[in-house]
Amino acid sequence: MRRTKEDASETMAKLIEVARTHFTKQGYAEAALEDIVAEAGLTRGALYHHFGSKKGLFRIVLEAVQKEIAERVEAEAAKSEEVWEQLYNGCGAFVAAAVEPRSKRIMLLDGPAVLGWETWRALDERHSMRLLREQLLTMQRLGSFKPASVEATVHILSGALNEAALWIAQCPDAEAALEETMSVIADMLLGFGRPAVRE
Amino acid sequence: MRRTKEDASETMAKLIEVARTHFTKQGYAEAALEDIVAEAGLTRGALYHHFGSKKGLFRIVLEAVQKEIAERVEAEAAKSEEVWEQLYNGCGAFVAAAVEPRSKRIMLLDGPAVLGWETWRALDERHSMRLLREQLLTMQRLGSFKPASVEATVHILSGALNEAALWIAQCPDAEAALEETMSVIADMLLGFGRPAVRE
DNA sequence: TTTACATACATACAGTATGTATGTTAGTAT
DNA sequence: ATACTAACATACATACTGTATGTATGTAAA
Repeated sequence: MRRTKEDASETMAKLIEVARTHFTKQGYAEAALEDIVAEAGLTRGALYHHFGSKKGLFRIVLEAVQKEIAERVEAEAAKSEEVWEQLYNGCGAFVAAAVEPRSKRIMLLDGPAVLGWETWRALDERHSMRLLREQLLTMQRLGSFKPASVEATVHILSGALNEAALWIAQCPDAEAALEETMSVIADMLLGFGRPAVRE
Repeated sequence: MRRTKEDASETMAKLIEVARTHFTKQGYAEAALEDIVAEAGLTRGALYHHFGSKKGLFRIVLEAVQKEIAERVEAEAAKSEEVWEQLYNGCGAFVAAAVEPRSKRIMLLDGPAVLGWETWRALDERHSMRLLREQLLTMQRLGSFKPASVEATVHILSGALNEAALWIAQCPDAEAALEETMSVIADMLLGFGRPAVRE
């Protein structure tokens, strides 16, 4: 019955994948571990062996989601050389990624509630929030960033983007809502010291 | 055993009150209805009679929290006559109210996750979000508000304040964090068209 | 190469929590 | 006065998490 190490990590990957779809569709509370392992062709024994608890499994799934999004944000930001444009593009990429059903519920709704805000933040810290902070610190060093507290700005911006994603996700015309959102974000950045575009 | 109508509403009030403390301390998932009714000197029969389900109870508790906060925000905003100052003061009052333990977890963490974002938003709509939107619409009519989409701004501002409250709540020096937050909000409002203060 | 051990699961069971169905008592309206 | 219904209590069904235990297989040391 026991199989090799590669088989074990395959088991974990399968469980994570199935769990992500269940958490996405039904939410954490309504997702039954029994259903998840059944769909993965396993039993709860395997799940508890690898993840320890339902929260343990959710935590790993959440990290996968965050990692995926952070990579997209970083890639998008890197397309520009100008710091304000990097920030703005990064924000856009984040919202575009976060609205997707496969990310939204797990990352923005259940994440903080299930794991607690501090745990959720600690995870986020290693992914998207880190990028944001470093960007703002760089801009502050360059002297073009106005707000006194980078830390407060990180949370304000992050919260704004999160809630915007949730709003956009349920708008009939999501595309238009995304455009409106980015337009407001642009105004917001002006308040933070972004030079006005010269026409 | 059956008592009068006033006694019934007293029963409900007691359940709501006790439930609020349990939801606050342990969170929605960990709060056991059995414990709640026991502390209220009742049984689960009473709870299910009046509220129908655990979520039904939570929903009522959440509305009580939101109503309480909205009143504080409205009162604070009304202290000024100038629209930008009203907005700024309202934001400050909201964050100050939201950080309190008795509001934070129920309103910002469990609220959206338990009821779903759309239900949560519909409730918020009747309370704080309505105030914010009306304020922005007024300002837009006066011509001093810059962003094109009031609706997007409502969510962005609301999300920013929510996340800021969660951040402040766990800062060792919460008072300083609140000040930093409000300073960043002030910069943000400049981007939205607020006239710079003349010294 | 054999033996000892650890890993990767399966199975069975216990505990606990929600929800529902039913019973009972006391106001209330006709 | 009686029928009806609201306000609960009680008992039970159901479902889900977590744990304890069993088992087989790979792996490393003797």
